[in-house]
Amino acid sequence: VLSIRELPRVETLEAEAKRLTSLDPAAVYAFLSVLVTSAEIERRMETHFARYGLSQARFMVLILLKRQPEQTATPAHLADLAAVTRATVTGLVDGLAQEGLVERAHRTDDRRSVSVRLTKKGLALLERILPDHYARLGAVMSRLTRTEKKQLATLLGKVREGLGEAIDGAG
Amino acid sequence: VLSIRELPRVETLEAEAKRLTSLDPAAVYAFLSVLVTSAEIERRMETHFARYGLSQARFMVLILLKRQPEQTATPAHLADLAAVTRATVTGLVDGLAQEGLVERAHRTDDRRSVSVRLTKKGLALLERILPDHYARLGAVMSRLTRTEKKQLATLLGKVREGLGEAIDGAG
DNA sequence: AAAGATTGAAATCTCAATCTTG
DNA sequence: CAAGATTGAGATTTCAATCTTT
Repeated sequence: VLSIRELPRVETLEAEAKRLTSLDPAAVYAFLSVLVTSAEIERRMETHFARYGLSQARFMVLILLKRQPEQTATPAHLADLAAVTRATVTGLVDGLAQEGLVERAHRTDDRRSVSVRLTKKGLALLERILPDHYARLGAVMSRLTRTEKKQLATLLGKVREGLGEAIDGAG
Repeated sequence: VLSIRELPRVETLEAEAKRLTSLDPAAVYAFLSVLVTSAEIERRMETHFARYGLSQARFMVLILLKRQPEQTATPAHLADLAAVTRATVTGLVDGLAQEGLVERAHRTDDRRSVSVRLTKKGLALLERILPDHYARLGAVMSRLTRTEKKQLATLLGKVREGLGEAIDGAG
């Protein structure tokens, strides 16, 4: 969670665009809007989850497990779903297992692999958090009409399409 | 930078909404779109800045300094602009000063306070990075028309307005 | 005592190396 | 030797405590 707190003013961007022809003020403004908004949301979420003794990352593991068949997954699968390394998952599962929210079990078919399963206690914690979580989330989005919510998701989809060809691209 | 890699399918959300009435599928989908998109952008930016020997956070300090009068600011001001603690700024400035990209100077008017100033070397590095940076940023947003870019910024503004009343609110 | 900056300890995430199993 | 998981070292950020100046 690291981003600027305030967006630069449009005039500032337009002034800089006169020197740097590669700068498109509307693009920069929209781009930074995504980062600033997400950072602010994440700050709030971190505070919210802390009330339940969870970090955002630990919550993520629980909710991902909840959606898996038998509420079970391997660390490798979790790492893939959450876009973190396996080493990170190992640490997160360590903490969650210590609190009894998940269980580890060695798989019989391939004993290199491990099963991570959501426990009853873990599920109960999720059931306690989720209604509140979704209600808050809904409140955040409440200034947008149903149509605007769909527009927003569509526009962000186009941004992700653009990611394929830039920032990390050749050069 | 921690978020899921893939958005849940709309059907999954709709199925869960039948059990949890507080869940609005369109709201959740748009909300997660913001987080997923931002996380993916940040991953790319981290890679991009690493080519110049910078982290995203260090780049942020440099660009914030560049926009200040005399390209100078106190750690407290930088912390406020970047939404991090002063302790974090101290660490970032330590690193940047070691590489000669910024300079520290004790202020004469209030000797508790410190001036952090962008050096010629720091400015030169920025001038080298920025054209490339804005070009990549423009490419990311290239799938959106000018109108869509403005729409996106407007919609995200409404999301931030909604943040005032939720997630971190009483409860 | 209050404000600005810094330091040290703890949490979190990644990379590289290691251990176990196939 | 491949693949899955874990461990240890390094980077980054925050909180609480400390130091200096007002």
